[in-house]
Amino acid sequence: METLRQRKKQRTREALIRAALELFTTRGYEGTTVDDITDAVEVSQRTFFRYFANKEEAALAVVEMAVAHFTEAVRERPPHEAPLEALRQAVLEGWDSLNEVIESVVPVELYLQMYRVIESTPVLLAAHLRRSMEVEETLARVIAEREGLDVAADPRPRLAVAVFSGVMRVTERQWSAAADFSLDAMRTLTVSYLEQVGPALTENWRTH
Amino acid sequence: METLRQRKKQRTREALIRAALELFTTRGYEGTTVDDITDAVEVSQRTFFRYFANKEEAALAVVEMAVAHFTEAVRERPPHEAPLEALRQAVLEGWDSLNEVIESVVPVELYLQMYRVIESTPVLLAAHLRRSMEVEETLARVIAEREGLDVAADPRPRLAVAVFSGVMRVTERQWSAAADFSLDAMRTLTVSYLEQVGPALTENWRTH
DNA sequence: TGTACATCAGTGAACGCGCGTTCACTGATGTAC
DNA sequence: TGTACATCAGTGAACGCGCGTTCACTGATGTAC
Repeated sequence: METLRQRKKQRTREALIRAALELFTTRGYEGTTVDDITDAVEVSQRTFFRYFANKEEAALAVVEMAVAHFTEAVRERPPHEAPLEALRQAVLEGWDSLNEVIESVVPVELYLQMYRVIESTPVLLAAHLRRSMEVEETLARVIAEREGLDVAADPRPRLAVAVFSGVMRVTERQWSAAADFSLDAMRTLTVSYLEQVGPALTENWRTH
Repeated sequence: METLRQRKKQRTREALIRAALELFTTRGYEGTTVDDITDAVEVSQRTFFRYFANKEEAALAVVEMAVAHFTEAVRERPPHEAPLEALRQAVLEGWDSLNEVIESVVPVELYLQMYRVIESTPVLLAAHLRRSMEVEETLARVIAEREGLDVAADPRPRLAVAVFSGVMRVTERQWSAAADFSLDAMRTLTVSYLEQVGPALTENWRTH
């Protein structure tokens, strides 16, 4: 963000995101039109579509920030860690530092609320899941590179990431339905579920 | 399908599905309007929306048949099997008998083509993934019941199903991009990936 | 420091489009007696 | 077997709606000299 022009651009974008989230979380996603958002920010509808390819993209923009934060954390894990350990550490570390990343754009409370809107709006949940799949592909390539493997030849990076992501998705879903809906609660739940998944796969549940 | 009225209804529905798939696989999903489909079947647009809540639903109808087939297979696994073994057997058995289930409505070739359309059409892939999440919830409850557990109290059924589904999703994706795009190829890939996921999670990849 | 030009964010208005809904209606099929 | 009525799949036409696009344009900011 060097020049004045770029700073203004960034500010317009963030104003649009904030207005969008405020409207989506109060009136619902379907109950908010793009015009409602641009009216709130006092820009033309045309301007909205310069920043977001579509309405969904604005709704998921803040989640996208969290995604970028996590993938960056994975890239920065020391190379000696095993794949699953690197993913686990990156996620836990990610939760710890997510607050300030989000707060630089919107109040974290709004981010949390938006998560529930996404989970409860079919078209947004669908878009979120599709995006998660792209993220899995990215992570598989990062993991493959760490291990010196080729994703086209060896399915293990994709499989490991898919398993890990499956657990995280269950975690997200339980969290968004839970009474304690905070980043701390999410961290706790993550640790708990990642601990339980190993036994869940290998042990006999009935004798346990 | 007892009465004449019901049989006619079923026939209209299947004619709509067939026409939809033929158009979607040749002109693409976005390139086909609901009117194109109803024109092909020679019914009114109104009739289409009596059978499908929206355009997506018609596109995914045939995948939904496969989903029902699999969940039914899971329900029928002998109760002594461990959860993951039951899921594995159900899926493999499902692939074996899927051909005739599909052929009763559309040529299996059309079903396979439609799979690729879904994977390559963002809005359909998104809807498919969201539906897969609902299926996971259903399977988690089936598994929990087999094991005498409560999904609200014990996360293991959801975790096990999420892990299994994660592997299946990678399988589906690789399959739909592969040269050999047949039900047999899918079965082979399923066996291979399910075999590899255990080692992928527990072993050190670099010394292996 | 000033001028001339280039870049590019934002404007405003209009519009195409197809999805999905609404209405009052017809006529075939099902059922009760 | 026939009649009278109920049910319900399908009709046809009209339309609301908001997303996303298109156009030629303005004016602020950036840059080169």
